Amino acid sequence: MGAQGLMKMAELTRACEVSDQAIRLYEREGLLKPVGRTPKGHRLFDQHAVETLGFIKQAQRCGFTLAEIRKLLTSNLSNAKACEATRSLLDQKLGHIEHQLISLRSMQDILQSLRSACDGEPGPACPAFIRLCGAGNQNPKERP
Amino acid sequence: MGAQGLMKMAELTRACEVSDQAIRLYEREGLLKPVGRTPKGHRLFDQHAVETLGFIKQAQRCGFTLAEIRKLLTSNLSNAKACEATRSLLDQKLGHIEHQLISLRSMQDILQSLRSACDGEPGPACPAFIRLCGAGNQNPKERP
DNA sequence: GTTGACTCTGTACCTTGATACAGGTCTTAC
DNA sequence: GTAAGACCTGTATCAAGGTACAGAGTCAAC
Repeated sequence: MGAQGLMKMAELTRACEVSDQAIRLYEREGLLKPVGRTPKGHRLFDQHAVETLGFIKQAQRCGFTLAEIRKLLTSNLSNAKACEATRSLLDQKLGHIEHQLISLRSMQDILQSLRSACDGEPGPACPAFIRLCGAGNQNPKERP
Repeated sequence: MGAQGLMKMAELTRACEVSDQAIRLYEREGLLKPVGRTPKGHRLFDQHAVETLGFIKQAQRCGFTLAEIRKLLTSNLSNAKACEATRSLLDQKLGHIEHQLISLRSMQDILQSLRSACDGEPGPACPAFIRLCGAGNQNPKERP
């Protein structure tokens, strides 16, 4: 790291295990800003960038998109309404997760019942297939 | 519907609430085939197409990709190993769903704990934000 | 016989979060 | 002073499941 605790690309990518292209992408998308540039245009980052990248990765693990993470990062800067904005995003995301959980559990139910149909004696047609077909429309006519 | 119970695009899209472009995409991808064409090249579908579209939609709801659905549809035609192929796809998909459920529940846990941090008295910084930041790296330094 | 709705093919574009590469400049070690 | 490696910008590509549109031909009703 440099005299003022500044680093260039390579050091940041090593510190955070994020590719340089990803870092430039985050910059383009407004999630991350180098503190400055060398006279020749090379980006300079400080410790803050390491933390921001850690934040981005954790938020991604939590299901936030880059656009949402940008909102979190920038709303936090404005500080006054930061809590309110973050709370609202959290609630929204929690609702979304709840929704996904319900839908996944319903898929699981259906597929498990199909799977147990597989364990019957093999016939001319796949029973799981027929059931999946039947679940999709009310009028399952002949199907090989 | 025509004399032989055949229909053209518009009727099929109305019957299944699927866009004509999507139907043509399914055809290109090998999921659906019109029974024939008019002399001028307009596609003709029968009731089978309605059922197939129902199947596709249901399978999509269950998390299958178009490629997987094509496998299901075509493996069923070959009939002999249909059960085996379907069983294997089901197991694979069930494993994937299990994985997603675990990951979603972990997200939910994290976000719920962040959310309850939001309910404390408002301070200069958003506590949820700080926690999310702290969760991402071991060294959460000063952050406004 | 014309209008308007429908259909065809083909191509381009969208989202998201990246990755890859080309072609050029900069830095650093020897 | 040169070679290797780091860095720059800009553009293209990928998955997946579509949507949008152009430009041309067809069908049906009046």
